[in-house]
Amino acid sequence: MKMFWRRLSQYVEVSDDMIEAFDNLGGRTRSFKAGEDIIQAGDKADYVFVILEGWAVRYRLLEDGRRQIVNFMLPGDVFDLQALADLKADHSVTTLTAVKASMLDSNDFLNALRQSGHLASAFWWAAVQEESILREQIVRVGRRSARERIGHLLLELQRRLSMANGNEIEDIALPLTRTDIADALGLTPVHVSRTMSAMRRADLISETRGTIHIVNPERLSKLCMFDADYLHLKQLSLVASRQQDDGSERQRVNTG
Amino acid sequence: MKMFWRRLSQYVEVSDDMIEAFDNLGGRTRSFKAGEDIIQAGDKADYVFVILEGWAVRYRLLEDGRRQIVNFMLPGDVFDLQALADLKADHSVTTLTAVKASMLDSNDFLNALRQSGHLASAFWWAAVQEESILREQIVRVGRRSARERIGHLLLELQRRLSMANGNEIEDIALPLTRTDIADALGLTPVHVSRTMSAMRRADLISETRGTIHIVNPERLSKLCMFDADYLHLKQLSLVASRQQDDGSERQRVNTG
DNA sequence: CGCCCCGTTGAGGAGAGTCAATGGCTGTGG
DNA sequence: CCACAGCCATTGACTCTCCTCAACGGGGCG
Repeated sequence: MKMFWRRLSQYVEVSDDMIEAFDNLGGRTRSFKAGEDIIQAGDKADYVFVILEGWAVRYRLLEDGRRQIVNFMLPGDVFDLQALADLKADHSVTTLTAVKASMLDSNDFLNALRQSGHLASAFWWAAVQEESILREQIVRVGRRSARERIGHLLLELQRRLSMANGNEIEDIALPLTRTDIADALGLTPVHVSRTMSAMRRADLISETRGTIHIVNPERLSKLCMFDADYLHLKQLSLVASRQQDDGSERQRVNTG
Repeated sequence: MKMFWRRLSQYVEVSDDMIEAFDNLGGRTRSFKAGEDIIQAGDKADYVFVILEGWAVRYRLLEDGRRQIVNFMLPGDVFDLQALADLKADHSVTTLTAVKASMLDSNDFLNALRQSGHLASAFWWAAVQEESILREQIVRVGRRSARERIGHLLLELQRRLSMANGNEIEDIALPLTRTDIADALGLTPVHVSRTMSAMRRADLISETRGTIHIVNPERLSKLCMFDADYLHLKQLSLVASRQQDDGSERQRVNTG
């Protein structure tokens, strides 16, 4: 849960009454195995989830089997706020790794929002950021080359993981297969493999046993026209220094 | 404004106190010419907009000039709810036709939401639907062929226009150039032109002076795997009959 | 040990992009 | 009233990115 507050603290002042209001919700923690569905398309959403550990993805399947991963859910991320609108899910959510998530009854959650304006704006913030990430995903898939898509995604994930973590993550322990990356970026696994090989040869990234290192983030950012504005983050440096007393979790917390 | 309530009535019960709460906001109506920017990337958002007439698009430009249209805003649509989170825009909004929009001060708007739970859930609803449309746009651009993208977009626009209109719109007066369609779907104008020509030859659509007719919606839906669930609409028939006493606006109100 | 999943690589193909020319429509000004 | 400019859709020829099909090999695990 720490990650969640750490992430929100990027955007809003995290006050004690906020944490208290949230704790009073008494959400129960649930564990999912890797590859387990958290939400299936057609389900009626009754809960709001906060990811505590692990990675999950939201995806949609077409009738003929094509899959599109819509976005990635990392530790500290919240979904489905749309449960509050009392709708059936139009997509599925599944885990990539083992996941621990906090499940909050959507009615209790709504009440908590009503009682704490701060809490409400924190979650509003989270929703706005999520939407912004979706928009960027559209640009990525619609108007970027394969290499740009991959580089851009890696940079986004690195930034988001760093934010949740509280300090800069250098090496990304990616729990993704080439097929996952392909389904997120509108490519085929074969082409992802080829393109990433080329990126390795071009010394843009290096990879050892599923852990990716971005050799030169500035160069890759320029090459992929990555501009972190859409994440609406404060400078990590500020946050990191504000929180460096909290040394409980360091590098590579990302795989949960 | 009628369209707006008509659209919301798809999802929530539109009560008198809701309309009153909203009217008390005293938003001022503003007119924009075709091709005028409503919001520019980097602007700080201070207003929530409701489109009354005309079409607008949200788009992002890459440094080298590539443009991606993220979504279309039609009469009855609301944006930027993210103004409430007090952020700078990470994208631009521009008009395709002349547009009339209602501008609501974001602070006043927030207060109104706090005072009327019904109003709040109505707008929550609108936000959830917008996000759902974004997700579908990701699937469209990431995993569909050119023909499927175009057909799917046409079907979505037809449904959304029909909903705002209150009864079924058969002929879509598209105020879009091939370049606009291309920028929305991650294609080039040349290829859009070719593909639409093929669709005309295949008798899927017909087109006369900017007005598109979908020859056989069922066939096109099947071909493009269009499933309107993501729009979370009630059956139009129900709505239409409930509102057919309101005969003030019929066909082709879509271009404003 | 053998199976399965995954990443990689090669060869060939297809869908979409690029460049360029043409022609229609609209608006404007002589 | 006609000439011309500008914008847009279309079409052709050619190119290239990305896809498909297929084979191979390594690592994890029962």
